[in-house]
Amino acid sequence: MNTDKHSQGPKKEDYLSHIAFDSVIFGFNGKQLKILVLEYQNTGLFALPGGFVKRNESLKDAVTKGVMERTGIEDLYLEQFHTFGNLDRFDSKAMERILEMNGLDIKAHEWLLDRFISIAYYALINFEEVNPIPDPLADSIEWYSLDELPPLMMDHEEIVQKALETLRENLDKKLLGMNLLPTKFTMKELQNAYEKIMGETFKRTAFQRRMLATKNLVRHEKLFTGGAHRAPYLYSFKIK
Amino acid sequence: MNTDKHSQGPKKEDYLSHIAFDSVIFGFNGKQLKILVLEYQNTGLFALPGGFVKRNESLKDAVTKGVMERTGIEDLYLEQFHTFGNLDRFDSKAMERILEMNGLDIKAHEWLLDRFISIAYYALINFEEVNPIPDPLADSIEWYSLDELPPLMMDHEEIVQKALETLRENLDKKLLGMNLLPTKFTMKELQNAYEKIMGETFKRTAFQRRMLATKNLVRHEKLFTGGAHRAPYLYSFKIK
DNA sequence: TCAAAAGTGTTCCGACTACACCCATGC
DNA sequence: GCATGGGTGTAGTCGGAACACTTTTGA
Repeated sequence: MNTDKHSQGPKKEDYLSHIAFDSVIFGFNGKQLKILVLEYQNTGLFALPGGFVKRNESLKDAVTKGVMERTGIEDLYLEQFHTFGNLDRFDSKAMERILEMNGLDIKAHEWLLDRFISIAYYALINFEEVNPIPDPLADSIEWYSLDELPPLMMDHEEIVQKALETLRENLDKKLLGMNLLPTKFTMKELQNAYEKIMGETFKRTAFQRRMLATKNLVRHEKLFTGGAHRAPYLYSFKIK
Repeated sequence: MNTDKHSQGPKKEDYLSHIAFDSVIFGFNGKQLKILVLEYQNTGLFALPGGFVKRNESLKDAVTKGVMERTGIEDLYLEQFHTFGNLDRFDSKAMERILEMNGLDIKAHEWLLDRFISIAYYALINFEEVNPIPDPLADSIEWYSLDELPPLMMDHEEIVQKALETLRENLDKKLLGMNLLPTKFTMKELQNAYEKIMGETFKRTAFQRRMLATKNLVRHEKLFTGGAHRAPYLYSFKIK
């Protein structure tokens, strides 16, 4: 949640009431697909990084700023994928607990206990460039593998699921790999990323051909890994 | 906009502030793809059918109810496709005008002049089953062909555009034709609908084979049209 | 019997797969 | 040289497109 100071939570009058956003921030460390999850101090509550929309800022700006503050990354791939508006998607008890544990006055932040509709975005970032920055509210933020997620509060697990579905549908269409990998990468690294995202394995040769057939890759110099084998080429995505 | 009585607009305390929905309701009359557009009385303002979300109802229920009230159709295909949250997407002057022309007190409905974030849905309905029902605010509601739309207020043209894009992407994937056509239809009718939606023409034989290859069609008796040619089969979609 | 439109058989081409083989590299 | 893993040639398979042909209908 956005806050200005440690002892002072977001002010009702600065924000659009009932509207929140949540972000599923994907990173790939070369082996596993991970997302950023934050833990509210002393509550055992895990949640997706989220925030609210200021009255004088666009939805997209609000989310961009929110994700930027957690990752330090300026130009990130950000895509809206769904808006969650069920009746059961707020938990005032949990929110009260979070406020309490951060020494915030519940009366002054009562608007946070009300119902929220949340617009969800996913972001793809280069794992290596990031040093996750915890919230001013002093909660921690950590990378979690998708198959080792802690139990998330409210409907956040459903949000992650839907983010993953959308990411899979868009993977080919939108050249998404480019945002998860370093600018230059080997075919094997690309295949790894694809396999982890899709949750299936591909044949090496078929994958290579499929990727090259898209005409979206540029081949660069060879990479001498020190391995006892032929050196692989490095590739990068063509900027279209 | 949802209202309870003619002389009494929506009450602030019943609804979630800053949150609206808009619906792009597609229908196919056998020749053209059309959408429902309403005109606010004496204002020359055209808009998509929309509404607000009650505090104690889910987003989806709110939209379902809203579309149902305009079309009378209970089981409709409804899909959320995007949430619009730009800063420039409200026009208090226009809203004032609408309130005024409907004899509503502006002070009492001031909350409607504020900024709204709108969750947009599209619906697919069988043209024949519908008798569009105008708003209690006494605006008219009409079918318009997509290529003959009047200028729409605010960002509603952008919303229509995005709805159409999403519909095109989902057309094959989700068997959408079934919601726009009568339960039984000829291959030619199906092809017509596809062509109008996609904005391109298909070869007759290729289209027929492609459709039959999906295994989603059931063939029924022949239809004797009275035309001087072989009678076409009727088809319906398999319910999966 | 003829024109119009629906349905189908056949051929062709291109994309993708599998599998094999060849190449480069460090030990 | 040899094990390891990357790159590519080739043959087979599948699906879709094109086109022509056949079938059915009313005039």
